[in-house]
Amino acid sequence: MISFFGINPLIPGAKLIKTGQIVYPTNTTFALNSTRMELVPGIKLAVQTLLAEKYNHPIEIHEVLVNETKPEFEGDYTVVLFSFSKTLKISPDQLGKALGEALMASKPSWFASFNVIKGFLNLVMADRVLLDFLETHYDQADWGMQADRHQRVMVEYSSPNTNKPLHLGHLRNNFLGWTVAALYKACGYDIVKTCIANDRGIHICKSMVAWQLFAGGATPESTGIKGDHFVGDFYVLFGTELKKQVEEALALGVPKEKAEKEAPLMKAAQQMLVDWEAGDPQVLELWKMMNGWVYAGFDVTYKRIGSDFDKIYYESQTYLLGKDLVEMGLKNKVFFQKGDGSVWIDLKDDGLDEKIVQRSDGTAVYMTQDIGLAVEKYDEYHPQRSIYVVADEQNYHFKVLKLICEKLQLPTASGIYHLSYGLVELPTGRMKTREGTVVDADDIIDEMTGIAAKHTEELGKVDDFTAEERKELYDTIGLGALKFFLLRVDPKKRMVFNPEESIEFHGFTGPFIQYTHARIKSILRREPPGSYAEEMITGLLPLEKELVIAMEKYGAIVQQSCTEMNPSLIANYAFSIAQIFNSFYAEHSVSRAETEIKKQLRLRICVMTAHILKSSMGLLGIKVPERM
RNA sequence: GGACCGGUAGCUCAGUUGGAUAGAGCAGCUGCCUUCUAAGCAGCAGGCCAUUGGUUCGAAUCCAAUCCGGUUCACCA
Repeated sequence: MISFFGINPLIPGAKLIKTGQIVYPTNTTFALNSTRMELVPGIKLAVQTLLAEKYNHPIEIHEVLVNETKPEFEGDYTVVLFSFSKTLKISPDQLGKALGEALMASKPSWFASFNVIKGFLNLVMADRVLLDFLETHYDQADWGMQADRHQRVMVEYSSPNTNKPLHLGHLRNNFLGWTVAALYKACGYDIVKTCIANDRGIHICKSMVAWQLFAGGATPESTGIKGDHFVGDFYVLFGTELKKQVEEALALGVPKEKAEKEAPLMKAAQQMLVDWEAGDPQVLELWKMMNGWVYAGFDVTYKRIGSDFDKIYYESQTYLLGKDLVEMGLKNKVFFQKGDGSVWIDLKDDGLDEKIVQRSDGTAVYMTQDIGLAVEKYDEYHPQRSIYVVADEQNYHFKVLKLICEKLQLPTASGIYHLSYGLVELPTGRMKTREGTVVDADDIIDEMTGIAAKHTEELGKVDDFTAEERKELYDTIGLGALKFFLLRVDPKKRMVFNPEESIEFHGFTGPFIQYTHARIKSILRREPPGSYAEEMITGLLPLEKELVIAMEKYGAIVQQSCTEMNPSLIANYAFSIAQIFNSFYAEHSVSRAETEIKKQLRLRICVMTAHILKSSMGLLGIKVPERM
């Protein structure tokens, strides 16, 4: 994935070419006076400039490959020389030596030394540039965030059905959508978070019919069951009762298909859908009442997990959209009509098939509604990009949706982006409502906070906390574990959740990072950084240096994570920062540092690490506690 | 059958615009709390990167074929 629009304001003068690669003005002289220049782009620019000036060999900046130096070699960053030495017909050794010397000469405050091994130029960063960076940014809580771009991005996520409660798969969707929005915000975009409530249709009618027939007037209030679960129970009941009816019919020798189609319950649900569409007041009243129960239940869960929306669309209000677009498409010959009156689009030239956009009875299909909604979103908010966080089962649907919008030449078309993610599966395979293998969202949250509570109490580190403080901490840790678990994996990959093993609280987890933050805060509570003479610092120890270099990359990671819409990059980054910090913590004392100057340096490192952990976890919707 | 996605340690995952001897966490094994929080740290062990061929200085990464798993191709949503 590449950056699809806009400029990266971190890099002055950068512009965008078609491929989305960042291009630097080639006539810029090599000047790295500002500590704001990021290290890796700075090195690339330096190499590019030197190749052009010394070897008359102009290249694109992205042709310079800069890696982190492997731990077994001396150095921090490594320039790979093979491609240049080949075209320049100079041995890698010779070129590396010449480049290394030129880099040192052009910016002595950046590079302390270099070595060339095989085709690799290993650069040892100078302490000076890192110390300058640290001193400038250590107390900047929003470091890594970007300035406003005045461009708008819409993110649609969550999009629940109002006939059953949320499950683990919905949580992945919610966390992903919320985080992607947060990433765009961090990169300077205006964000509109939306959700479409699938609040009508045959599935909704099923739970309504079941309630009517079997509830005997029971309500969430009368039973004490959370509204979404209450309605969901009747949806399940519909299924079991329907199965009974079908089996009875089968026993009487009715063919299977007919038995399913003509079961009284199914008939009743279909009739209810017809009545709903006709606006039958009694049906509408029942529908409103039951949806109200579900929304009340959802509100509790959404609030707990921190999902929020700027605009909620309801399918009951959008399902008729798109009909005028069908007419337009017919007029423009984008669509064609078949003999029975149904309207289609031919996508064979695009490697796809024919797709229906309007039924023969004149009603809109899902696709048409979605086109209509896309137009409505665009008219209301004019987003440059409109992201749909929807599972990868619907890849084909969104491919077709975008294609049709393009063919209709709708202004919304170019912005449509399907953020496709893999399903959460159990070791036994997909979660199935009918087989009762669904991991309920509320249950798993309770389980996680419960484990957090148990663990915390065993450790006894917060015995002086009030009941409220404890509850908040358990929520922070439990939800942190859950969110991190779901976000640390590349969104597009399927993931496996094993209920037997539950979710870890050690190692590559949310609580590990939260714990690291609490540790740092414990140091800083005793003693915040004071003033000191920066120039008195003479050297960074290996772990100090490693940590500062890692922290310097934060802004680039945020940008990349946003560009690729991949929160797992942030999760991995936060973990690596916490990992390095914990090694540093075990190796070096802050409060009893060798000298006062060292202590001040380390306190600054602590402050900055805490900021970055809080900020990066914040992008994932995860809080970090002061104590745990 | 067509299209798309995936296959990396026992398990869960990083690493894929081609770069040095493929990395974490969990599980297993050794050590480390009289010193800023042991939800931690240090270490050991664990791999024909699905298979085969190709491209080249160099392939987990790119290409082709094959095998395995998944999704999708409805007048369902």
